[in-house]
Amino acid sequence: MNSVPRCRRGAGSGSGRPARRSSPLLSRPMPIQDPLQMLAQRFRGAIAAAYPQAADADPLITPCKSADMGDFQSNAAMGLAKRVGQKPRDVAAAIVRHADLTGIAEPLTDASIAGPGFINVRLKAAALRDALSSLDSASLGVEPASPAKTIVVDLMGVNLAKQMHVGHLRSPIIGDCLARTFERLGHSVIRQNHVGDWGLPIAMVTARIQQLAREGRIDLAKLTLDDLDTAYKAAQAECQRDVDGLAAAKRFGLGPKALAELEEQVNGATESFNAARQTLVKLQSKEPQTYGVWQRIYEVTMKVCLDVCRMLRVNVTAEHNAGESSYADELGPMVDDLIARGIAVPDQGALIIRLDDPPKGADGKPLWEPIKEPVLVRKSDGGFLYATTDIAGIRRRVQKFGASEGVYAIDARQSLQMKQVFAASIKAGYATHPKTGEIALLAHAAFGAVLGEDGRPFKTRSGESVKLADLIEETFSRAAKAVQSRDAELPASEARAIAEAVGVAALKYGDLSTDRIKDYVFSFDRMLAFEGNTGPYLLYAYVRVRSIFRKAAERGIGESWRRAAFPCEQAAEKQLALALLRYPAAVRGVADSLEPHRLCQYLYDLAGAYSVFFDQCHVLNAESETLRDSRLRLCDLTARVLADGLSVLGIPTVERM
RNA sequence: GCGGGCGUAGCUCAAUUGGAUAGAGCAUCUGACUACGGAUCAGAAGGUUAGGGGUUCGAGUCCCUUCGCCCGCGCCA
Repeated sequence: MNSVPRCRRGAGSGSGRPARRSSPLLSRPMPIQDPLQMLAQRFRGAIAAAYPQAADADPLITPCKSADMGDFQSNAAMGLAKRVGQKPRDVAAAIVRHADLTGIAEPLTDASIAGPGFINVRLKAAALRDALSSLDSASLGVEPASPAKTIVVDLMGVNLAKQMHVGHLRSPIIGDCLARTFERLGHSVIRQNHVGDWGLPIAMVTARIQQLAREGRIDLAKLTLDDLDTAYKAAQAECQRDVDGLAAAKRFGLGPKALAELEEQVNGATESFNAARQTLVKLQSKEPQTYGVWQRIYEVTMKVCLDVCRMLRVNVTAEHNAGESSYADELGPMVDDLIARGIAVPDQGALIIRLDDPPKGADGKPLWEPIKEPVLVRKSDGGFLYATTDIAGIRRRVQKFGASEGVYAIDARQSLQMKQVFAASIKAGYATHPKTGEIALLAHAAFGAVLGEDGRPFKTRSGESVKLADLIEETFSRAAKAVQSRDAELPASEARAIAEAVGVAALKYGDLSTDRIKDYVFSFDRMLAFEGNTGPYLLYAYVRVRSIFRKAAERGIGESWRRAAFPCEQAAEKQLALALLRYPAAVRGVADSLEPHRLCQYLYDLAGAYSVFFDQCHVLNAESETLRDSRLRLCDLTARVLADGLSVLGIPTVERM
């Protein structure tokens, strides 16, 4: 991360956690077998009966933190106390008197009330069994959202002619995970790779490559991304020299000699600058020779980009490309529209959109938080800016694609820019859905920087930034060594696939498992550790479950377990069951918060609950075949939830490792 | 200068959005197995949640303030 990437989707850090979204459309009532929902219903009834004036109060049912307190608890009494003017414990007692938990939980008593007014609930085993049975379906309790929405996810964000590095890791990992989450919930997802492939800098590279090719110093057929990266930097340096020179000349009175040198520099730079301008004009008119070179540059860059996506098992392909160039012809007309409607106004020769006075919506609230800084959509020289393309992006995504939601997996440093673009699009009406008339929900899923173990931006020891493909390959080879060192007897034919799965798990889980807004420390050793909260550990947990079924097959145990009743007698069985039941809410939680680490935490908890179960409850050597079968069914459900959850994270599973 | 983000155990991170005794993993120490993958499980130790003030039944979480680190702030992309 030597420089701020041209394309704003690059690496970085900064600010801006989007407002938590209360999105009723994404939330859908659980099947009625979910104990949490059932308890909420019963407690709601109890509250309504005890306090009719507060019948709308939320029962606030949550799983208990500790098993010895109970299975679930209601935290409603404390909040209600103030509202009805009674002591919290008295309110709790009244709720307890009115609550009928028949068929779900043990009857409540005064002993169910704890502390200031927590009401603890213990489920009946039969209710738990029923709940597990209803979870044990193809959907694993994650029912399709209704209505399904069209959600655009902006992810990846590469720049033409620039080498991919560690800073490009987070957007595809986070964005793809969010996309998968939405897909899992039945929404229609459109991924967009907003490639930075247009504008003067790209024209400069194109001009330079053309020049080098003409001089025979470069073979277009053998062009590499490294060639392009070098050319880009050289071209940028020339441009910078020009800008710096002119600025300096204006600021200082220089001696004749210095001024002469400067002029020479500036003239040289201006020469290449003008060449770039001419190249841009040719590009815009798709002059064949120039455009061909540009296409070649595009191919070379995208090849690397899509290779990286394949290696990472990120679902981004060529069809998701929506580069800046694809908006080039839309910007002029769009800006004309903004002018005609008075959205954009002239200011000091440029064209801006003011964002400091948002109109109020139907609910009386401002359509966006006022932003002091206006956004520039056209420079005084007539050129368009980044924000202009981004606004066009929202227009296309909402107006053409019909998106009712747009999620941007982009560096947190772009926070202000994102807010401005969102606000400007809303102001222009581009974010208003053409059919429903509702304003699309626009969210910036901002993420922090990738740091090295020294706490500074991730680099090699020599200070170079690491090529992303090399970084991934190193992860794979380290994963291969780690797997080998456990001397498991693995077929050689599977070794590579296993190493890649473990590597992908390590990389993605390392990124996704912490709050994305924070910077995170990149460490091969930590992410590839097989102990603790890591991707490989979760894969291992899955492998260990699957291993039981291989062993069962060896012993000639059939599939009678598929019809067995779930076990909920032993503490470890019960805790595993309760953990499994939390799965659908965990997936929805990611969609609502745009925070993948919630699912990671859930899966780690689940794996932990399974480990305890595995330790305390023997499956294949259980006391009876009935118990064995019921435990096998519990194992099967665990494996499927683990695999499903990992797939939502974008992590493939393996059968052995 | 203005704005935003972050600050939690020695280290890396959580905390169901205001709920019970702030939880995990690593590292350290102590236990458990002739069984399903020990890549495991149980336990100990480790905290003035950067400091201070406030709001209330209750604050890591909300408000004010100080400090530290990072980031951003119209003609760059």
